Amino acid sequence: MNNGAKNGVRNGHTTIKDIANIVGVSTATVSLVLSKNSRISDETSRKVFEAVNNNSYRPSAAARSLVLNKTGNISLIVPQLSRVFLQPFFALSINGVYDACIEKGYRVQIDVAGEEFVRTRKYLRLFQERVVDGMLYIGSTFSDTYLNELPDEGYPFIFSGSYLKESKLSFVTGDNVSGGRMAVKHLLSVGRKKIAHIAGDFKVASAFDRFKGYKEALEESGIEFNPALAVSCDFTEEGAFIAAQKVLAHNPDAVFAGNDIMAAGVMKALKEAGRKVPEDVSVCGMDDIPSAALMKPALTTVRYRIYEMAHLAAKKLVDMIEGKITKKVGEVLPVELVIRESCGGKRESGITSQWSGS
Amino acid sequence: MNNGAKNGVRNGHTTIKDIANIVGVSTATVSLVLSKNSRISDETSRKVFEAVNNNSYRPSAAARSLVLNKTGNISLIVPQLSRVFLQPFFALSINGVYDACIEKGYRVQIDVAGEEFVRTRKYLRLFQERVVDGMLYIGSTFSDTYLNELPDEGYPFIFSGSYLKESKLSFVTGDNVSGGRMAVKHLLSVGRKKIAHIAGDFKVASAFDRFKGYKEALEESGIEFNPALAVSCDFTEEGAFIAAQKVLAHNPDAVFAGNDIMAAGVMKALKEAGRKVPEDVSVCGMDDIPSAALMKPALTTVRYRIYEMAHLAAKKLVDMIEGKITKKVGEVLPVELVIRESCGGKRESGITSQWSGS
DNA sequence: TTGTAAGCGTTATCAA
DNA sequence: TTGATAACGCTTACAA
Repeated sequence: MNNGAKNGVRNGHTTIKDIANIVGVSTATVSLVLSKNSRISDETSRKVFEAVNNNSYRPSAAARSLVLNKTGNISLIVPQLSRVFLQPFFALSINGVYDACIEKGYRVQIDVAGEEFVRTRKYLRLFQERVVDGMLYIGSTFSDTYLNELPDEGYPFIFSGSYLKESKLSFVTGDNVSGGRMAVKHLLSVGRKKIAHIAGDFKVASAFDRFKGYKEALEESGIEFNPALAVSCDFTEEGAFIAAQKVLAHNPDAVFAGNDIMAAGVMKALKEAGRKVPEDVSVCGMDDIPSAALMKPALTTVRYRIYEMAHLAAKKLVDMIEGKITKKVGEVLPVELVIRESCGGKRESGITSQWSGS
Repeated sequence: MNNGAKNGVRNGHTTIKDIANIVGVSTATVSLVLSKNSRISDETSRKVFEAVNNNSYRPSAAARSLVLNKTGNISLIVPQLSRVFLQPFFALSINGVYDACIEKGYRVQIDVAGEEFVRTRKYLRLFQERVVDGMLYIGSTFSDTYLNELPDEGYPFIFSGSYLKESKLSFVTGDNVSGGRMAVKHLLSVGRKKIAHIAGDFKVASAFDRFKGYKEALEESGIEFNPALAVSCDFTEEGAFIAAQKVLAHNPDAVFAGNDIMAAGVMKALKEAGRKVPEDVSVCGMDDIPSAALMKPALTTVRYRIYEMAHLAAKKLVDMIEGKITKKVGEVLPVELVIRESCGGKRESGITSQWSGS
């Protein structure tokens, strides 16, 4: 092999020309055989395959990408947070995206939505340079409005687990508003009256909507919203720990945490303050991450289907790339209450975790 | 734009030809200007840049990849484990690899070393199809011998955190043998005599070497190795929990766990058996993952620089790709004992976690 | 059933 | 300082 080009620079790879020469046919024939779709004689096909195998020929990705105008790459965008990959939400999302993409024959590369991403308009460049066929963003905030710059056509884009207000950009997310409501209603149902909320950053859709659900549920139940009982912090256990300490001064008998990690922080603060969960104070989380079932007490929470969400978003993205979808997708997956120990009251039997058993 | 090609199929992207036409120069000139390296008149340069900006021209990645014979992509290979991304070892490794690659201007795509990977020889194909410039494998096992098929030249490859026995493949890892010894010596130093070991899968280099260190240290201290005190299981908390229960029947006064996650399982088993840590039994982990410092009691462990390891491995890989390194790299990063509460005895002051403060 | 040749969008060599 | 042009490796009309 490597004798095909007249006098070009050889780089050690067998090319389609090499195969054509070996078999004694044209490159068109080889290409046709390899793409199966056609009417080349069995005899020729056989010979081509033989040569391909003997010389372990593989078509150059760049060459096909160039002519087909398609890369097979998808950019998975994550926010610039230290140790993003350690966070269950992102880890689960990545798993979901990855599984779906592989299934559909796409590669996934990870890009970080940091300062450089915005300043250099990488979100545009990745498309313009034809590095990727589509983009999937997990963990976006309402501040990412620059994304609206993306042209409507030819730039397949989707959010997983979030969305942008008043935007034509597609998304798949979970029903955060209902989730907030479910949590509050449940807390009410176990006899709680003074329900606090430790919310995440309101720039993040989930925090914003969960808070909204919290307020709505209170309102519907005829309970006046007390601003002193609702505080916003970052999405960490430590942040929630500190925020919870502030709120505890107002003696709530229940806390709805912005997510499960934060619920852990809340429970820690409660423990330190000498309040028993769930005897003195009920705690409800949201997400139902793997560790929720392992907490002491086991966390009652609202299940947010992170993996499924990401998986679905990726599938939708592929459909957009392949032209099977042309309009904006906006899917909202249902959430569900998972009753364990941290709120007291009745307990469902059986269900322990959506993650158990694998 | 889009008026450059005579009659080709237009795909909506501005090409170098478009720019050349607009400015009234040749494509060679445009290319030269864009690659800065040359002597094009300021006037021409200015005009070219103007046209480039006005038309938001970006060179096609596929086209340059084709002619430059270089992709700028690196494959990050992870084992096929359910929820790999949720495991601290992988999460931290990915972070390290990612940070290093970005810094060097490479993209990273994630590939899974599953059945298909091996059967279809994807590890070879990714190179042959010129999809990636190099590969970095985290979490390999001794069974991955098929990788030895990779040709010595032109297929930059490196392991992070593991290695292959009797192989020419490069690696960066931590000093697991010393780590095992350190753990045992420390346990001995706090007065323990009967030290058990809950090991990970011996097909994995770290488990194999940590066990080796454990045995060596016992031997050196004149303590006979007791097979009943050493059991191997998978790398999970649950696995270690069950394994620990078996070992507890032999009444050890200390346990060296194969990693921190497993140490958590061991402590759980101990707690359930009514044994106090560290009063009755000392527990030492290894890795020093973020949660180690948060465990109750805080885990004494051997720090394994997972992030640094991956970061260094990625940098070495890039050097291999760029021809700055031609021989096998085999780096072994030192480990260090981090004394907290779970072994009892003296405590260092100050150090709490390698992860604190960010 | 197969071959010819144009075209994908760059870079780089060699002249001018 | 610039321009023609070959080359990178493949796909795909269009002919034969």
